Amino acid sequence: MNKEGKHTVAVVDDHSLFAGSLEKLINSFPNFKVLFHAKNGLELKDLINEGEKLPDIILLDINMPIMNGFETAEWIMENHPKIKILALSMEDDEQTILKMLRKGAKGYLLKDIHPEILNTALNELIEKGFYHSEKVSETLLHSISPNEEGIIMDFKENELIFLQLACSEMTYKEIADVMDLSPKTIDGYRQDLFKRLKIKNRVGLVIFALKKNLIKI
Amino acid sequence: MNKEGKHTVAVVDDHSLFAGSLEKLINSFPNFKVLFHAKNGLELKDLINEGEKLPDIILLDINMPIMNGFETAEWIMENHPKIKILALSMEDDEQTILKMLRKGAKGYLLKDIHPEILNTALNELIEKGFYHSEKVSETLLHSISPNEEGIIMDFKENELIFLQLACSEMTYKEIADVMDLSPKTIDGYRQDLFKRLKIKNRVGLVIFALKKNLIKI
DNA sequence: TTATTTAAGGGGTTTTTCCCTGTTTATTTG
DNA sequence: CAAATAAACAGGGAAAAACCCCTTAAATAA
Repeated sequence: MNKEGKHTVAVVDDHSLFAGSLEKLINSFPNFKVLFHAKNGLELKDLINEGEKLPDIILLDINMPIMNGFETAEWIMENHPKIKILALSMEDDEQTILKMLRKGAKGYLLKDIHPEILNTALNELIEKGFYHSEKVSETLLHSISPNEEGIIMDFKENELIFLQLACSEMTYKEIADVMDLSPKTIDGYRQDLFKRLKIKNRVGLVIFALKKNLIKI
Repeated sequence: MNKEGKHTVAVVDDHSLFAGSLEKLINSFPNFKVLFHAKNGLELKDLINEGEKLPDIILLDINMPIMNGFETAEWIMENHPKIKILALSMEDDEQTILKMLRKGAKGYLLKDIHPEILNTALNELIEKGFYHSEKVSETLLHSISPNEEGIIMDFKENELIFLQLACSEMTYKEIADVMDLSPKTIDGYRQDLFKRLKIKNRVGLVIFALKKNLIKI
């Protein structure tokens, strides 16, 4: 909250044109004002470390060069956990949304923003502490809750990476190398996934991943 | 050629309604006349064995119960190789077309028949001995000739069955059982395919099969 | 402090993958 | 027609990879 009684928002987004109009839009809301703007996570870090006032909310784009939304969210939550992160992204797939929320984002918006939706999101973020659009809530419910076969589709970070690499022609040894983990750990992921997904071998894994859109061919 | 100077056609098709209008259509062509109609390969066999006059052309549907188009074509070629088979099918995938032509079909038509196309096909069958629509020719050329990576996509019967089974969660031992072949033979298919398709393991096989529409998920 | 999670190791069986050889059956071709 | 050639099928043997169960250490969360 600034001296005018408005809640402050920092915008972290690479697309300067888009970010510019976004700033004007936010400033037009009665309860909000843009505090500052950063082109990526690194710039945000610098600005905050240089003593900028802390915003109440950070509008955070996921797809940025240098320091992306995931890393940035991680840093924010570690250093300034009171700031509420509203994630912005063009991706609407379950895993991206899940990952962002796991990193600590309190809300998730797809990038084709309608002014009223952004206003609602910001207000709910202040009032309730979180905002979820119907679409995102639905996606989350669908993805985390067990499906028809009782399979829980909530993958952890490394699990998902393993799963996707296992859908390539790499051996488990090679996967262990690129993930910088022991082959034994990789084997643990494998066993756990095979049990949970009720599959018999790697072919089953590929088929599962395709059905659930976890990989594309 | 019958007494009226018309070429004779036998229709082998399960869909009696469709076959009925097909007969009328063929009889309306100046050069052709339907000799008889059979609902499946077995009926055709019986009719021919009972001494029916042999048709010049057999219009053969692939998807039939009892004795399908492939088996029927095989029998026709073994017993009456002079008869020209024109295959009819809703399937337009490369492997089905290839298989039918390998069985001896002289032409291949997709089932949404335009009267002029059928007339052309029958006439070319008599004149040239074969008929290939542009679409089928193209498909064939594309499938048999080496593609960008020099991979020859012309699979033999058993090879294709193996390939498709290998895209399931079955072990090679299980595949050998259902195909009633030695595990060593199956291993031979595997080695040959891996080399030809330039893949490293079963995951590669699944990905290849999906890209080339040899399996569906 | 007690669970839970994450990473990793021990040790074993089965499956896959590879290469090379041999037999039988078609298919060419001299 | 017989001889050469190609193909489909099958075996031996072996190394690598995949698969499976069970335990443990460290870090985290409850």
